[in-house]
Amino acid sequence: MSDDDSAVARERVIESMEQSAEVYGLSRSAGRIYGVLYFASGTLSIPELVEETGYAKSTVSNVTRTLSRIGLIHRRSSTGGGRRVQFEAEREVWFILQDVFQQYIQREVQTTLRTIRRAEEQVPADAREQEPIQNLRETYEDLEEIVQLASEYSAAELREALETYEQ
Amino acid sequence: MSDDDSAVARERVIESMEQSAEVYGLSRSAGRIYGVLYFASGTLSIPELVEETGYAKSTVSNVTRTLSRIGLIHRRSSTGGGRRVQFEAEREVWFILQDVFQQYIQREVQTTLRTIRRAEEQVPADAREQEPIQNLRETYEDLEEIVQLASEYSAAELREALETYEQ
DNA sequence: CTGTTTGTTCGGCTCAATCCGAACAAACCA
DNA sequence: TGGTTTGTTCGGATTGAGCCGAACAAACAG
Repeated sequence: MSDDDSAVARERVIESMEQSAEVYGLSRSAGRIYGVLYFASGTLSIPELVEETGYAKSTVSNVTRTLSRIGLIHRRSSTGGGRRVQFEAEREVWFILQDVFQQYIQREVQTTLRTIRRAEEQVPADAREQEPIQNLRETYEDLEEIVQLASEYSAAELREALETYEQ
Repeated sequence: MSDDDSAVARERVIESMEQSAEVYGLSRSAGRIYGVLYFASGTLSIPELVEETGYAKSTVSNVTRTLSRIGLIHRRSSTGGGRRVQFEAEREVWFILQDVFQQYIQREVQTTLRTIRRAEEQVPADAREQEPIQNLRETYEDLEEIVQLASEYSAAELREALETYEQ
């Protein structure tokens, strides 16, 4: 087993992360930068990330800011040692997914639910349109609860909950 | 309660659907066309959708094809009555979400998992890189199972499973 | 068979996102 | 202090997605 093989394998996983990034509405560069940080033994600075990824300094600067804001990476402002800003990947993928649930999906579900409820109040009870909206509301109420609970469990707990549920 | 109010309320819900469409990686036009079909009493043809949405015929043609492929709307090829192709919205939102789970998320999780496992085989057991990958694999294995089970339950069942789970 | 209605495909326009390089700002070093 | 390294911000080039109108194809009506 050569270092080459190992490097190729790592590259494949990073490419997979690039793809996943797109699914989450991020750019491919964000996926790569996260991936490089994920496999880095310690923390990396912006010049090091430029070296590793081949992206321009400005790109790395912008992307790291975005990733930090979302919580995919952490800014280790080790102002003690040097001026360099150090970045570290959040390696607990489940934490990231929980954040996505809380920040995006839950928000999306809640705002939609608000709109639906408001619409339901405005539409008279005898209107034809009432029925589909009512149906929509009920599904979203279930969704709200599901997302809420799912974001509180760990991956293993969630799996357990679904596996042990019967009828 | 005037018809205007009712129309406004419906418009708000459709706008909300436009926004949701973006979250699912679809265009706003897809959200609107789905919304119009959702509130339509029966089925609508392409010329009718052009009239209702204001989009060009070509846009409606392309978007309806996409939405049909994904399963958000159904092609009622009522070749019996006339030549017109009729479209109907899939109003069971949970069915749609299950499809998204099955077709996209599950696929995404599985391909990632395959890549991770292949990488794990290539990296020797004593390598430093082994540990983070192993962690990643375990989370994704949980994810695979979660997505699989979640896509089999109804919204109410899923909610019930999470609510009744203890420890 | 001719004209009309419906639906798809094609090329082009517009706009937004991504990324780059250059300019700038700030901190460190000698 | 002057020079170097690091980080951010800005304007611009490139690319892709979304949408349109026109051309084309196909089915129906008279």
